[in-house]
Amino acid sequence: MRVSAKADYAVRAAAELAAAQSEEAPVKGERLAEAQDIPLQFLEHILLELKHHGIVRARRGAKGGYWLARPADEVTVAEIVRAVEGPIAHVQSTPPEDIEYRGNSKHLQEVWIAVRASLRSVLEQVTLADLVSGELPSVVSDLASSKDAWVAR
Amino acid sequence: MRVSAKADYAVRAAAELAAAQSEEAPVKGERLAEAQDIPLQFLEHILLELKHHGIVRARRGAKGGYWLARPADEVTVAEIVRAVEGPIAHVQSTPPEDIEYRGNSKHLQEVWIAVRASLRSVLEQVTLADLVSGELPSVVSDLASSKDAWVAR
DNA sequence: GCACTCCTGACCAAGAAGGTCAGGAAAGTC
DNA sequence: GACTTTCCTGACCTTCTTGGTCAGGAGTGC
Repeated sequence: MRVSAKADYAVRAAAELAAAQSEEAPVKGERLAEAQDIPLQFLEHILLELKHHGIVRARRGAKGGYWLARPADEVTVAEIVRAVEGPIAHVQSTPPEDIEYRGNSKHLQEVWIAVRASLRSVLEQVTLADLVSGELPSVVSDLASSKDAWVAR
Repeated sequence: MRVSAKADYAVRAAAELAAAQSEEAPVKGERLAEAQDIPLQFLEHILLELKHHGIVRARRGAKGGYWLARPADEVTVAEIVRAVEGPIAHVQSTPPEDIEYRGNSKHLQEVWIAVRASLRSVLEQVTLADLVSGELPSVVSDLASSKDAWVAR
């Protein structure tokens, strides 16, 4: 139940691309790496994955760089996380709806399904545009505005 | 963003213990392993961790076995997951409230905080008693009752 | 004393995490 | 056409995690 460095980096880089979308020129990998303090060569691999998933595009050579394949308000955080981490909330590497529970754990399936649904309700609502503007959907800001949400446990 | 085999096993074993709580006699590891189809020796390690976290108790020898340290309605799934997997929703192995984001990813922190909060809102609500009775809290059953929650994505 | 059951640490193979390195292939510039 | 720039790709590497197994020790009950 943790977020990998890769996913974190991917979202941060994508946020930079979202912010640069108005510039009308591609953003170099090096600039992204510096802006978000991400190891350049590692970032390049991540951007390549995002490209393969149709989230970003790229051009090589001088004046080359990366840009978002779609408007920033049409790209969700969920999409980016899935692109680099794979499916969300799998149990033992299989989707919760495919697992058969027996005996007294029969209803555990519904719990894992609910876990996945609640993750989706956050990650699928936040777009890159929300992220750079700071105007997060109410689902998110409500959750994050509780004092309790900020304390470790 | 996945649930490990260990966490899944731990909750399932704990559910069996919860159901056996009325029996007034300890449950042997072997019976738990068979009931939930978990490799016995692996399960023993898991139960040991749960014991160290004060969730279960155990006695050795003939007539020995495991039992819950507290009533089943006072043990949440969140507690069990934390016992075997560590803190929920850490980013790069550090809690989201400790990370400093800069530039266009400044608001990503709130997103990860919201992710953690939404996970907590599910996992901290479900007790072992809920799990064996099948009467899950409304937060959970509402999420799990949506058709959409059951489809892969 | 003996059987039973948990307790504990060591070990192990495979895979993931988090990178680095080296070179190739487009694109633009002179 | 040569050169520079920047992305593209695969190979490699170290450390940690996952998902276990093995062997023996230590309480407990009869």
